[in-house]
Amino acid sequence: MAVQKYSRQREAIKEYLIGKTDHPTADMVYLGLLPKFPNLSLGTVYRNLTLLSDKGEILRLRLGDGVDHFDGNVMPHLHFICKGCGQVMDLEIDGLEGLTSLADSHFSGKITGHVTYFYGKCPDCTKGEMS
Amino acid sequence: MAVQKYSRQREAIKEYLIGKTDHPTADMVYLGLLPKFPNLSLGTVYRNLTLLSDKGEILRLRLGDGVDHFDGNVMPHLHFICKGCGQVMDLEIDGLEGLTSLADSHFSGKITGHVTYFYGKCPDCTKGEMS
DNA sequence: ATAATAACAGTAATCATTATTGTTTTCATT
DNA sequence: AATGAAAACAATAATGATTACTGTTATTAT
Repeated sequence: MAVQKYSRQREAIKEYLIGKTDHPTADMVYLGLLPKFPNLSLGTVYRNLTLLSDKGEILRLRLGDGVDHFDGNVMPHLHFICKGCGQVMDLEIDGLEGLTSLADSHFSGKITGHVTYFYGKCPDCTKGEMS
Repeated sequence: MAVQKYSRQREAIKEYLIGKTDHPTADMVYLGLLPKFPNLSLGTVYRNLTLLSDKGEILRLRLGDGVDHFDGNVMPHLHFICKGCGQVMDLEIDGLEGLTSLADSHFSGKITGHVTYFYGKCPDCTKGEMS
């Protein structure tokens, strides 16, 4: 209900995420902005990441490594996590747009969305491997 | 490398999970086994859940609520999480068996698997709702 | 039966995240 | 431009799930 006021820290956090495609954690955002905001607080980063994701301006990703990651790209897209180097990539796959409605039609409740993460080895990590 | 010895606590944890379909948390497993093992330790539950999931005898689920859930059913299946009551259900949907290979064929690396959670309202929670 | 070691119970430590406190910015109104 | 209310800040304490440590007990091979 409270009126949201401007803050250049919040703006910088959002810009930082939009400018990156590697889905940083809260700590990485904090460290990345420290040069510009030498007395930035980690609490501020967490609070604004939560505010922004609640408003739908960024995405909070739970990738299963126990740490939250954040994504400045809010367009629906799939994520790929490399088991080799641990990096997170975006994935474009045709034919998966209807996944939610497909699942919904097979379910007696109501399905409104889904979260999917693909696992495997990224192009770099597949090179020079035998197993 | 160490030889694994028998423990009736570990056996009971596995049996407990196999007998339930509601994907309990570590704490729920602990509380559920306390009557049978009055001096069971939460640390023991965590250690054995990790051992069992590392061996592939159970599944560890990160559903995004900040707490790990565990599943005694290791057959590939999909999960549904109700936004109303928070319960986790299993889902059977035809036509999604090939999701991994479909994704793999559109990717220049190697995709070996995926994790998908569907969100929505369960049959019970869809009753008596207007929004 | 003995010895070696894995597993245990109990508890302390860790680590990501959230809440609290006092100060500083924003911003609408004079 | 000054004033004042509320939001945002920095700093730090608290929380809660998970992991690590310590001394004891149970399992298994000899």
